[in-house]
This record gives sequence, C-alpha cells and structure tokens, in this order.
Amino acid sequence: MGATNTEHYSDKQNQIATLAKALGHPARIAIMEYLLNVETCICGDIVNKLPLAQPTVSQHLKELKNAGLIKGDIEGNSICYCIDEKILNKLQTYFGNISSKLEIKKNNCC
Amino acid sequence: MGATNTEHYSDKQNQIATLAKALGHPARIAIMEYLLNVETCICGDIVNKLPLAQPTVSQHLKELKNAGLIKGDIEGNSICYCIDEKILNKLQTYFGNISSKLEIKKNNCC
DNA sequence: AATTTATATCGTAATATTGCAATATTAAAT
DNA sequence: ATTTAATATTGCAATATTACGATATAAATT
Repeated sequence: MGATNTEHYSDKQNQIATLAKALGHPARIAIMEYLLNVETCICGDIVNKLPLAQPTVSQHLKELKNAGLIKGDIEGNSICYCIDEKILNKLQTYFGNISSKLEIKKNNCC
Repeated sequence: MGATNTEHYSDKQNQIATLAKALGHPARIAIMEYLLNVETCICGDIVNKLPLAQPTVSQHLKELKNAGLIKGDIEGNSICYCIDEKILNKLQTYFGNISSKLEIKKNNCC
C-alpha cells in the first residue's frame, strides 16, 4: 500500500498532519529557518545555504509551498519565497493548546 | 535514493524534523489527540478508535514512541501509553519562537 | 493447563519520498 | 539575438512508509 487513507480523519487532523509532514525533513526545517532569519525575503541563494543539489532544493521548496507553509512570488529573475505567517500561527495555536491541556491534566500518569 | 542525509544539519534541526515527521500522519495525530483527551492514560482501546487494523496501529504507536512523543509502560495485561509533556513543550516553544519572530518582522514582503 | 485479551513482530505488496543528472524555462544582461 | 543566471521539470534509482494478514508473546481469566 503506502498510501495514507485520509478520509477517515477530520479535516483538522489531516491539515495538521500535512503541515507536520511538510516539516518532517531537516532540509525543509533549515529552509524555514533561513527564510525566518533573512532580512527580506528576496533571496535567490537558498540553494547555496543547503547541502543539496538545486533540483532537490527546488523540490523541497515545492513541498513547503504545497503545504501552504511558504509563499513564492516571481520577483523579476528570481523568486521571493517567504513564510506564511497565518499557517505558522495555526501550528503555534495547535501545540499551545496541547501543552495547555497537558498542563491541566498535570501528568497524572507514567 | 530515499534516505535522508541528516549529518549536514544541526542536531536541533534534525530533532524538530523527526518530531514533525512522526506527527506527519493523520492516524498519529488522531492517536495524540485521543491520548490527550482521555482521562487517564490506561487505555487499551486505541485500536477501536482508529480505522486501521491492530498491527498498523501498533506500528504507528511505535513511531510516536521512537520519536519520544509518547511513553508506554507495561501495565499488567495492557499498555499505558501517554504523551510526553516535555517534548510537546519543546514543540510549542519552537513554533512560539517562530511566530514571535514573524510578528517582529511584520511581514515585510509578499 | 487451556483460553482469552492486548499488544508486538514478521513478511510482504503497494505506494511515497529523497536525491540528482539532464534538460527546460524564463527573465535579465550583454 | 546571445548569453547568463535563477529556478522548475522530467526521469530514474535507492530507500522509506503505509497497511495488513499471519503469527508470536505475555499476562489475566477460566
């Protein structure tokens, strides 16, 4: 098989899983952190910052974009990639809520 | 190839990617949410809550455990699985920091 | 001791992911 | 109009993931 059957889960569960999956590779984490730390997002040198060939980086960027984590606009010759703040806030809220719930439960086990 | 080359990234990047990857499947998100919402963590009926066969659920639980997201102690006949609060806090902090940085940058692009 | 219950492991098929060389595209620079 | 620079797409090999049936394990129950 190898194919995830999404239809049995809630939209929210599928959405969070999709975002998490997109972040589930160190190169893509590195890309996100680079985009986060660079002054402006007009940056054509992501490839040089990663230990991967150009097509591989392009592929990782595509996956981040498909998941909605980054946006990319054509900016003349190069591409302006940047993080989508809204989606990141969604992730923060999700994990924030989990942590809060765990705090309330106060680890009553294990 | 298909094998991720982790050695070129920082420990932190690899760790976050590992956690995200483990959460990158809706069944595993569903498991986490179930463990979060159940009163105590002595629960032998995760299988019944998911649209998957028992070996598949067991496999997903193993992946969550390998990533450190859940802990499982043998509790007589069944297993006491529960969320590892510390790791979840780590994720919350990570995405919290990103959101804060994005807030400061104030979307100066795209 | 045999049975039941809960979970894990093995083996395997279908599919997905990772990575790159080769090539294509597209806009800027000469 | 060519060339250069930046990025995308295609095709493919190696490996990983997903899912499950069959089977194993191990404690509780009868």
